[in-house]
Amino acid sequence: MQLATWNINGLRARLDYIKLWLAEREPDVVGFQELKMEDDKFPHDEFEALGYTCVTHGQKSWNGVAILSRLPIEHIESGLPGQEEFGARLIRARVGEGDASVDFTTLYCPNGKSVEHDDFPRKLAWFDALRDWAKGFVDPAHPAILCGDFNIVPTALDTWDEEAHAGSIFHTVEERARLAAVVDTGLRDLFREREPDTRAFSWWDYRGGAFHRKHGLRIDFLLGTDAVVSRLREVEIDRDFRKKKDGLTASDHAPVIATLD
DNA sequence: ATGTCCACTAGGAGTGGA
Repeated sequence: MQLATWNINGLRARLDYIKLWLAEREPDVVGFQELKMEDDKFPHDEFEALGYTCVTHGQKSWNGVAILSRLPIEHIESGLPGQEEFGARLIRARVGEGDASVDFTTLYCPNGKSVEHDDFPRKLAWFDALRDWAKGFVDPAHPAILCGDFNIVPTALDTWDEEAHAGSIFHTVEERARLAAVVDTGLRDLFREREPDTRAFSWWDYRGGAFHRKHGLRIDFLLGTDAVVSRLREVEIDRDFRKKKDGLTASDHAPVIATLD
């Protein structure tokens, strides 16, 4: 069972590129972030033709999340309770069947823009709400995944330049404490379970040749309960799909893929 | 630390967001 998360940076602009990736990687379940599209515009036909059923929580212009699955999927809920006015950022579904099913949530966490911006305290409050929501159902004994673009760099190992960025957006102690509180509800960072010491990134700015200069951040995670970790075979950041393919532009984020037994 | 890309409005570039 292969599960993935990917901030695609606009579904309209990325559809052909996404099809290349689905054909090559053949994941079973994918959480998408940043659809930038309303639900009635979502191209269900395109994904159904490839064997995927989709559930979506979108909006015009910005944000928006979806879950694609070629296993049985049952939509559970959309939207983080009490935080809906901050955009369409959460969708949750049960994927797979019986003992092999997983409670799968994908998230597009607020960016915050800068520590001086009004969005920064709102970002912190959003994470407090996420922790409270996760507490309601996360249980180490039950397979659950929270994945997505968290827009927080957890440690100095997850940024290309901690010295330059410590205290600035994505790199503050306040954000790191909020992310740790979400993890402390009973989750583990699947990439770090397999790669405890590797400096690896999942996002590179489009500007300044950041990808080729290795100026990136690891801000996209698959968080899983103990019941997921016990089935975990491998985790990969699919950085090849941060590159142009057949003249098509990539997202500024790479997919992250976990394989479970 | 900037050499980009996306969507919107509008009917061609400019703006806001990341």
